[in-house]
Amino acid sequence: MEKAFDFKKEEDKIYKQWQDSGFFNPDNLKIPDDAESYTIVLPPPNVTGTLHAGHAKVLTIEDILIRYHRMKGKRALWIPGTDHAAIATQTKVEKIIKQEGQTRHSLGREKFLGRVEEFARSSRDTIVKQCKKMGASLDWSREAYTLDKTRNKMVNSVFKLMYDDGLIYRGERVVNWCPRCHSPLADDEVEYKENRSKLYYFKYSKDVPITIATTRPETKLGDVAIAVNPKDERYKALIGKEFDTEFVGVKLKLKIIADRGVDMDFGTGALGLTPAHSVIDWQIAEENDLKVIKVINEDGKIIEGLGEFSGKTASEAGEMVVEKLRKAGLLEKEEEVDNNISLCYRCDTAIEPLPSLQWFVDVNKKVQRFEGKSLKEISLEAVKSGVFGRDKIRIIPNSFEKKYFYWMDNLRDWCISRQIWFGHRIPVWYRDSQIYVGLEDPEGEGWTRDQDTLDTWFSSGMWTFSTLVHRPDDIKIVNNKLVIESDDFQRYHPTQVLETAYDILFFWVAKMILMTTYAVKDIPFYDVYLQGLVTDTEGKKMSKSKGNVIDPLDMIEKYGADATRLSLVVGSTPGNNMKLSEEKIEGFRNLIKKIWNVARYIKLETGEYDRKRMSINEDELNNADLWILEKLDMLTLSVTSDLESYDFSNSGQKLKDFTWNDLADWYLEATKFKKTDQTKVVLNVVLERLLKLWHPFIPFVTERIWSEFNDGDIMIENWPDRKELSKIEYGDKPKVFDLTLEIIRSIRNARAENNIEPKRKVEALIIARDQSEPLNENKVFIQKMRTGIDKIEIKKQAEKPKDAIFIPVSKDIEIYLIGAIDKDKEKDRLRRSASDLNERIKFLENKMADNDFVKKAPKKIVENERMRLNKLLAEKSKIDKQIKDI
RNA sequence: GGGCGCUUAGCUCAGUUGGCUAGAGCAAUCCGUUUACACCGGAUAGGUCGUAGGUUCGAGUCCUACAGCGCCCACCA
Repeated sequence: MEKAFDFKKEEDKIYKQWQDSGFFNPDNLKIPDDAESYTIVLPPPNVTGTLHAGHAKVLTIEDILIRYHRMKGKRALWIPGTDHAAIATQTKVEKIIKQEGQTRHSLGREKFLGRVEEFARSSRDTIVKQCKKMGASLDWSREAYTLDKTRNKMVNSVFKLMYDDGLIYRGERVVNWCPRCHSPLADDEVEYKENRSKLYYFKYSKDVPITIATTRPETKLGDVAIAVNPKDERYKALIGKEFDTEFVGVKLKLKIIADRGVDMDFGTGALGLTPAHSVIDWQIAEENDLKVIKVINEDGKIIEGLGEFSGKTASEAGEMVVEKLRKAGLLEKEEEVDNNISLCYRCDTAIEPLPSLQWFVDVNKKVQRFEGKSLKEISLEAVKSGVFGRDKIRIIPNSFEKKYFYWMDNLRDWCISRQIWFGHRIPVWYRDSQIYVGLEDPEGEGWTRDQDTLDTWFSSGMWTFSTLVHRPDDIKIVNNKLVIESDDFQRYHPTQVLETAYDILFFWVAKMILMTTYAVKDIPFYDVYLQGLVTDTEGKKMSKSKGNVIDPLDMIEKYGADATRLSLVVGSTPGNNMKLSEEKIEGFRNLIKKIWNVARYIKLETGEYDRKRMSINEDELNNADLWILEKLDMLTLSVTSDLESYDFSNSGQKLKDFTWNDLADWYLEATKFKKTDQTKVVLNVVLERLLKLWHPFIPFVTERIWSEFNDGDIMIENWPDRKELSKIEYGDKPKVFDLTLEIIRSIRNARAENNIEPKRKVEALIIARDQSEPLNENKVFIQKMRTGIDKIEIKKQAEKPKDAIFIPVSKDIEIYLIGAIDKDKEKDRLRRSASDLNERIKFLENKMADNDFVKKAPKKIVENERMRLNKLLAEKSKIDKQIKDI
């Protein structure tokens, strides 16, 4: 075995070996037909670029789950894929072609889409490479893409179903329009930025008695009303009145209306109502049956027919309006106010609210196939109480359930159309006033297809079931029902767990629940595991512009994939952000090195070891052997139960503690001093099991070490089983080794406290009433473990030696160090420990004297405290005696 | 404005249903070792658990208020 694990060379080799074996595909594993299946779909990364630390964490957690369940004998399937991420990808490619002096319009739809696909393909290749670097055991034979033919058929089919059910409708609404992207944005795609802007106070004209305030004077050209609060005494008398007037040369008809939403304290308490260019105004206008006057067009410019304003940009027009008002003496005041401006999350262009014809999913309409419940209600119920006979979907951590409910409750109709080219084109055709929705082109002449595409979440919302279909022909609509003819779908759906970062709970997770319950009448997954974001050491989101990005590929290059994986998983709890630093990864690199060295030591010690011919002989185990085996059994149980409850951090931590502290620092040291025939066997048994337990976390190094000792791949070995644990009867024996460790610690401690020179050899007499026999086994070990003991005697009973340092270990065990005595120091030390004891005794005595405690606390606890007190008192009297003796 | 969460050792975090006068890793200090591993071993020190009340025999854990930090949602005419 080489001196070190050369991860740079080995990792790629090992991944290739796994892939060649075909074991990532459960069809190739020899599993009984009735085996439980365990499915995870990888949240498809956007094909906009490369993977970051957050992706790496997703990959690690899911790989741990998949490898664990595969080893447990389940039919474990993990499906890879990528997301076309419509707007994001299109914007990215537009930026690229801009450098060539092109726009999408100059290229044309077909050519442009070719460029986007080309870009998407190369991004996809990078992403696949990165996944492999991480060691992800994804079944590449089932790789999917949100925009491939099969997924497209699924999208169109579900669209048609929803349309026929009346759940998809076309309507006009004020949307967040990005004049640059030429597309509306969903509410959650809008970003707000703090800003100071001017608030203008003015009157429309001399005829209108109300002063209003606005930050957008140009939109006032489209005002249809003035809204005031019904409680506002200033305007009460005017409510209901109408004014025909001329505002900076444009004719307006203004009605004074009352609306409770109007803030009396802002501005003048009167709101100029512009239905076409404000979401809120649109709603008020609808309630009051008011006209909509459009002023600004899709380019962010003033529309035709408004005289001198036409063709000007909104801000130019704004200035002109203000200037005119000032000249007419209608402008009363200008004021600086803080407000937020809405920006496009992709290009940072200011949003222009515009009325626009869009496609929507109606989330409130009652659906017949759901016994009259709406999409919203079903989605809520799926998490609240369970639907279609399934248990409720579990969200981990469950604090996010509240957020889910809150969000779902407030969900408005979902605008699914996007005015971009890249994406699933809406399967709708128009001819005159006819509309055709279908999977195939309509018959007859003169139909034109809708130019728009669908929101990317419309397709990714179907990801759990759409990925389990492999040919477009397997998707059919029969009797207004979706029929999926796929064995995979029957076998692997619903998926077991959806694991993703919490920031897309609403974008994606909620849409998956909505779309899946509707389309296949089942839940998409049983559990949702939400991980936190990976941030820099200051808790800030990693971003390229801040330069604080830790690139997982760099880390893999530097510290290996295994160390990188551990650093992403240990010390992190679900739903909480995790600060990642290079030092942390370095720490785990050291651990990997430790594991390698443990294996190397075992290999060197045991040499050619025939695992088939040698097995544990319980009678010949010494108490160090039993100790480590018991610890290993406990570890097996707790790692297993931690993994079952998604506690990756704890299980990794426990594995680390066992490997480093118990195995390397104690047991391996012990084997150096007292080898028996069984030592080899125990060493190998421990290593074998430990490697299996480690494997889901650090697949590469465990696979490599495994190959030093065994044939075959560790990745398809069986997970250590409970049955395996019951073979050895431990009884009380393992505690003896704990005692040994305690003795060694006490002696080291005493040497330090008494300032005994390190090189000075002393003799030790250990009086152990009950345990002297078994302890004798560990005599050499105690002597050699840096205790500086020259000669050691372990006796059941003996005269207490004079001039010796006394070390009380427990009730039945006393240690005397002979030949290093310093009476004063020893006395001093004893006094100190006596006073220490005194304090603890006082504390407990007080507690026991407290009537309330004795009466009211549970008996078990009172009993415990009493026993503790007795123990301490016994110890105390022993020490007192010792002090006297000196 | 509405909602949610966080505050424990210098740093990063654990801490189950309240119960053995608070745990780990890193950093610090001291000691040791070069025989699987210096990317090593051993030990030490360091916390009135954000503040103030309350409930309780008992509070890091439950309740209330306050302070600081963060996130989400709505919205700024």
